Amino acid sequence: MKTAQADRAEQAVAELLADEGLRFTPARRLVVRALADAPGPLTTGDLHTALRSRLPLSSLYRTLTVLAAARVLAREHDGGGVARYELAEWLTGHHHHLVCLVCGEVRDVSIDPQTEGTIAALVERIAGGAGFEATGHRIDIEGKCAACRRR
Amino acid sequence: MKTAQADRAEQAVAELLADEGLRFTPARRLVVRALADAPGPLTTGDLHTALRSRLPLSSLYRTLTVLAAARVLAREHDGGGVARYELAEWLTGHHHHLVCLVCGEVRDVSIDPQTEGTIAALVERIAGGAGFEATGHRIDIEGKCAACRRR
DNA sequence: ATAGCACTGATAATCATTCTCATTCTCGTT
DNA sequence: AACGAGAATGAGAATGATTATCAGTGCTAT
Repeated sequence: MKTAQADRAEQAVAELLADEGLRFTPARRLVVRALADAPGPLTTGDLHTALRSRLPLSSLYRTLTVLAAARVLAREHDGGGVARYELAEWLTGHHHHLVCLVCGEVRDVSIDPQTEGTIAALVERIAGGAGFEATGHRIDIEGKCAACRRR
Repeated sequence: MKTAQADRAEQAVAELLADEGLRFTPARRLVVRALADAPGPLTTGDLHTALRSRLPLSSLYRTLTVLAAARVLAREHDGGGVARYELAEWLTGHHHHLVCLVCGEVRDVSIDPQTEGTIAALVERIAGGAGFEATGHRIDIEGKCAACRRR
């Protein structure tokens, strides 16, 4: 994420937290920045490494839980069942994931607005047919990433 | 799943297992049948209940692991991070999921072949643009299920 | 019938994650 | 500038889902 953009995002995060009586502490800022710089959702272990153990695991876990509850972060689970976190879509924009079945890496991809419109329409149609009220969708493309293909 | 179809499916499962030197035992048959009758992927707990505790948890877990390794079952993880199992797509056909964010239920949905073709094409395009070799995709439609909407 | 290997089920062990709690920090108020 | 309330931190214990271990059982093929 570029810095001007990142500053605005952090400002927005600070305000959102303040509204809930929470503070945007150094630890939380560290986590938000690490995730803003990541190419895809990170596990708690990834973050612990990325932050060079600057926050103890117990604090990191709590920070992630708090930020996810405040909707600053989104949490999902990878193929092994371990949690991965990324900035919520209101901060990053809507996107999907390329999931490498060999190395386990998950990378963000955006889709052009027109295609995304097509998808949204068919999601509505499918959901409606089942009496389901759709509020969002998630697409994971599974396969082999560029790095693993070379090997 | 209808019975004639189910019989053929079980036959295919038995052969696949035999090829790997494994047996299609009563416990495994029980699990495959329970999943064939389910409207969507089940957690280990769901299965334990559905089978009225007829297999002890340790056996159930091992059975699921073995069947997934043999590609009879597919394993995924729900929003809470707990594992869910369903019959592999070569047995059920390709499909996607409606995920209720209120009650957590996951239900299968199929998409008409034409729409699925459209999706496959755009998945290829997106993946190709990132040097990624796509072998499959998964779409989760998130929202509120019919039952939860009524409440 | 017998040996060899797969299977079962009870139990122990593991791993990610959450909880508890004493301490420290921040910020608004005197 | 000191104070007090609530929020945040970090160490360690506790939990819950899942996996590994192992002794005993049962198929199956020669």
